[in-house]
Formats: sequence, structure tokens, C-alpha cells
Amino acid sequence: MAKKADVNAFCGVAQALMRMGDTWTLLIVRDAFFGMKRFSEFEKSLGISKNILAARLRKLVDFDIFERRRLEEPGQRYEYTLTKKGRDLWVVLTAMRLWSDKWVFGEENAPLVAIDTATGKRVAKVIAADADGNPVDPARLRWRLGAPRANEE
Amino acid sequence: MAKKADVNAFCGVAQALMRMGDTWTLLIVRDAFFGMKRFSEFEKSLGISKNILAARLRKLVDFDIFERRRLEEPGQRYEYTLTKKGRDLWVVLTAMRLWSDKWVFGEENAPLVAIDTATGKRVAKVIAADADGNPVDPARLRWRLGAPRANEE
DNA sequence: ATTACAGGTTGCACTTTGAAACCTGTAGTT
DNA sequence: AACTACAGGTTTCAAAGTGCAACCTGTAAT
Repeated sequence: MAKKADVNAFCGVAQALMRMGDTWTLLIVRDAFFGMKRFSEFEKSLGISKNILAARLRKLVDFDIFERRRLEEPGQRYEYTLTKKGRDLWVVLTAMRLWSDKWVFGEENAPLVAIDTATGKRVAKVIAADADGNPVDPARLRWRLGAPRANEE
Repeated sequence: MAKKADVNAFCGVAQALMRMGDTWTLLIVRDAFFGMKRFSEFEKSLGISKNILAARLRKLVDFDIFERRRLEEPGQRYEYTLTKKGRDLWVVLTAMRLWSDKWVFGEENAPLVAIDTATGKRVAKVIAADADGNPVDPARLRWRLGAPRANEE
């Protein structure tokens, strides 16, 4: 029987889930994208227990997804902000949100819409692309183990 | 304090996480994308307990992400295959995988590469796009509550 | 009748989660 | 100086979830 650690060691999906595969972590990240920074903001928004929130934030900081910064305020106050690594989770959240829009709410009933301020169009889908930005059809893929090669760039 | 159910009710991310926000569910879906169909295949691949696997598969079938079909074989054998709804999770998994390639393994050390058989190029990124397929820059978004409107399509 | 196998269920120890109470540092108020 | 308020936690403990091992079931081959 394969050990869990082995399975995870070389799978990016598993690695991502080790960092955010629970009920709360990605919701905290989501709230950070909406501008929340403070322990009490996350606590209030999510209705999460303080001990759980503290543990999750600690892990997110350990994983360098959040940054913890002391504030120049009375008492010991901190703010938690997304790092570049954390902000790069935006597309994961968006993919999940659009999946739910389609399959849970139905497109007509999406509760939240992101709109491109430049064009006025909504974010409607998330697509896989090659390095040049050309869309790739998931139906015509093959898989290869190991690192990317130059001629595939 | 906001109740958890309230928070979840109108957030696509939360809805997605309710369906797959645990250690195992998305790994089962991942294995299905690699062609696994049988209880014993998932069990062996993941090193997951039978009771947990059975519970997760039941939930996935309830959510219409997997389909359970009896096979014409000795004993009671079944296969679990992804529905359209389940196959639509491909982009979520890909977004997670590429995030890990970049931030956990490093681009040079990605353990698995997906290659477009038509062009020979690898899947290098996942991008948000409007309905016409034009990429949207996450830095220039605004948010609106409620359903999409026609002029945003 | 016995064995083999897929696909489970059940029982029980162990771990994680969650609600509530409590603690700590700083500042403003009495 | 004592008291209060507030953010950001930690501690405690009961309840829920996880995971291993043992057992069960239907079918077919030996």
C-alpha cells in the first residue's frame, strides 16, 4: 500500500491540498482577496473559532502565503496580508467560484460577478494555456513525468 | 457572528469547498482524470482507508461529480467515472498543480507536465478570461453582487 | 466445501475541531 | 493607582471525524 507521504511528494495537487485542503484555509485566502487583513475581520466574516483561525493563519504564514506584520497601534495588533505566492492563488479561487456558478448556482444565479474594469466584461471562464497564452484543449493532452523541456516552452 | 451556513450559502468558493474541501476528495478526482475507475484502484493509489474512501465516493456520487455503475463481472463490482460536472473540475486541479509547480517544486522541477498533442507545447498557465476568451487581468477587476447581466457577456 | 476477490461495513482508538472561558499587552478613563 | 476596553491570542474539554483492522457479502473457480 502506497504511503500517503509518497503519494503527495510528487503531485502538485496533493502539495496544494496539504497547504489549503481543509474547510477554512481557502476561505481565509478568499477574504484576504476582498481586503481583509485583521484577525478579528477573518473571525467575524467566517464565524470561525479563534483557536482554529490562529492555527490556520500560523500555517499560512509558515507556508509563506500570508505575511504577518505588527501594526503601530495600541496593544499587540497585527495584520495578515497575502504574499505574491498567496496572490497567485487567485486563479484557483476563481476556477472554484466559476465551477460553482455553473454547477451549483447555475450561471443565471451566480451570487458574485467579477468585471474587467477595462472592458466591462465579466470573468466568465478560466482556461489552460501554453506559455504563449494560446488556449489548450484538455481533451488533447498527453502526460509526461519530469521537468518541462525547452522545446515545449 | 456570522453563521457558517450563511457565509457558505452565497459564495462559490465555499460551495466548492463544501464538496471537495478535505484531504482526499480532490485526490480521488485527480486519480479519475488519470483513468482510475475502481474502488480498489483509488484505494491502492491513495493509501486511503476503505471506510473513508467509501464515504467520499458516496458523497461524490451524491453531488453528481462521479457516477457509479455496476459492472458485468463476477461479484458486485462497480466503476466510478466522472460526470461532465466532475470533468469540469479539471481546470481547478490544473490551477492547483501549476501553483505548486511554481511555488513548491519550482518551475524547473515540476514532477508532471501536460502537453498539448496538437502543438507539442506544455500547459504552462491557467488564465481568467471573459466570455469571448479574452484574458482578464486580475489587477483591474471590480466586483458586483447578483447574477451576470447581458451587456457583460 | 473451500478459496479468492471486489467492495464494502463495523468497532474502536486516536486526532482534530469548535465553543467558551481565560490570558496578555497597551492605552484611555476614573 | 485601579479599572475598563480591545485585539489577538491560549487553554480546556466535549463532540466529531479519521484511520486501522477485522469482519461481511455476492459471485465464480477449484
